[in-house]
Amino acid sequence: MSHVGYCRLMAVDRDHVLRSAAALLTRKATATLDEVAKAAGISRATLHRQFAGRDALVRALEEYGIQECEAALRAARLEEGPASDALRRLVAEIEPHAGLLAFLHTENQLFEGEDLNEGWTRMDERLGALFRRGQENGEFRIDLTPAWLTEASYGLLVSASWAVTDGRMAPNDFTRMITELLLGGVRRPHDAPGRTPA
Amino acid sequence: MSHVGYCRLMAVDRDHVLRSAAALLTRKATATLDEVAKAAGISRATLHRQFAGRDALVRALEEYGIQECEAALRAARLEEGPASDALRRLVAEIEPHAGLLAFLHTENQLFEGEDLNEGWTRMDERLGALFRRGQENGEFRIDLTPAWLTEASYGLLVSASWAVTDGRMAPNDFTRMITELLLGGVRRPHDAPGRTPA
DNA sequence: CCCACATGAGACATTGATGTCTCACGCGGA
DNA sequence: TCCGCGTGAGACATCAATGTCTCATGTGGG
Repeated sequence: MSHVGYCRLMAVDRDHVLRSAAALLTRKATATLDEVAKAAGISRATLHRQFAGRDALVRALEEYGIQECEAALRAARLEEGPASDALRRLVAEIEPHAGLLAFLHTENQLFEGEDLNEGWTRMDERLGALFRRGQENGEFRIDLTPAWLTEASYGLLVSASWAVTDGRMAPNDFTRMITELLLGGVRRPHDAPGRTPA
Repeated sequence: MSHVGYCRLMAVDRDHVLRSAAALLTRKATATLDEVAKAAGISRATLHRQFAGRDALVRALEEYGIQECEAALRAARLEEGPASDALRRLVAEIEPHAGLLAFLHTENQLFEGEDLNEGWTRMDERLGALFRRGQENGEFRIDLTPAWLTEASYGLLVSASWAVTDGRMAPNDFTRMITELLLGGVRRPHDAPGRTPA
């Protein structure tokens, strides 16, 4: 059945195109469709065959990104175990999709009046719930609101993602840098010696 | 002397226009010049009289933002006193210009091959030096690179700026939320009770 | 070998943003 | 009151991006 092969091929290309587009559009939101196509290694014609237009492309980007991120959230099992560990799992799971997340987080407000994708709200709630759990747990301090911690997590994820793509950070450091900063902060612990990980 | 009054008026309007433009363009980089003008409360004609075109506007935005941020850095006196306090001063000083910073930080890579403004590099170095100082000081932990801490600071500044403009965070919380998270992290200190500030 | 089909390259027409005008209005000072 | 001047509104011309074609090519399967 050639149809199956056809669909598989499309899906693979689609992923690649979307990720390339996200990487480019995050930094240059005014990029031409020619540029987007070239960045993905395809022609504008093919790009246009997969996505009706710029708007459709951005929509697909949004949907795809949310889908991937929600899958990552699910895989991280945020409700299980210590909140700190859950946070670590979360960052690790999201890492492969950080580029998508960066695009969505910065250009999200592109559609003004429209309802911002409910999947986004779901993600916010999941993250907020994690931080709240950690606070009620006693693991996390309570003087930082879950909403801010959620927002801050996005910010750090995005910053780290850019730092990696720009070569200012080693890809291996991604998860550690984010989680260590987020969990422990930059201040050196006075009384807990040898905290620095291997 | 009408000329003086003229210049002053222009300068004031210019500030306002630039800040409005930054606030809009950060979230919707594809916004029309009509939209930019409307957001600033002026007509497209007047906008065009002040800035030759979109490109000129973005350039001016860049220059203005860097200028303001560097002034903030200077005012924060990063070399004086404990690095933690310097960091607090820095965030407090930058707060009024967080919108500008958000724009610059997200759309900076707009000019590809071109030399990204050297003022930007200067800011990076200043911030990096602060973190390095804190590390050599013993105040800060050494397992997070100054480059990452710099990038992370930008990310938190931007996230907080957006959270405030979107109404998800009280403006008063801006400095405290950022500095507390950056310095202390989200994890609750085990052995230092009563750390929560008033 | 032949065919189906996705792709790349390109030629248009169209749309929308932009750059450049002109002109009338309102406000301030002389 | 009259004038200078900045402004807003709008009318274009221009140009770049986009949407829509066609056609040649290459490849993979039958």
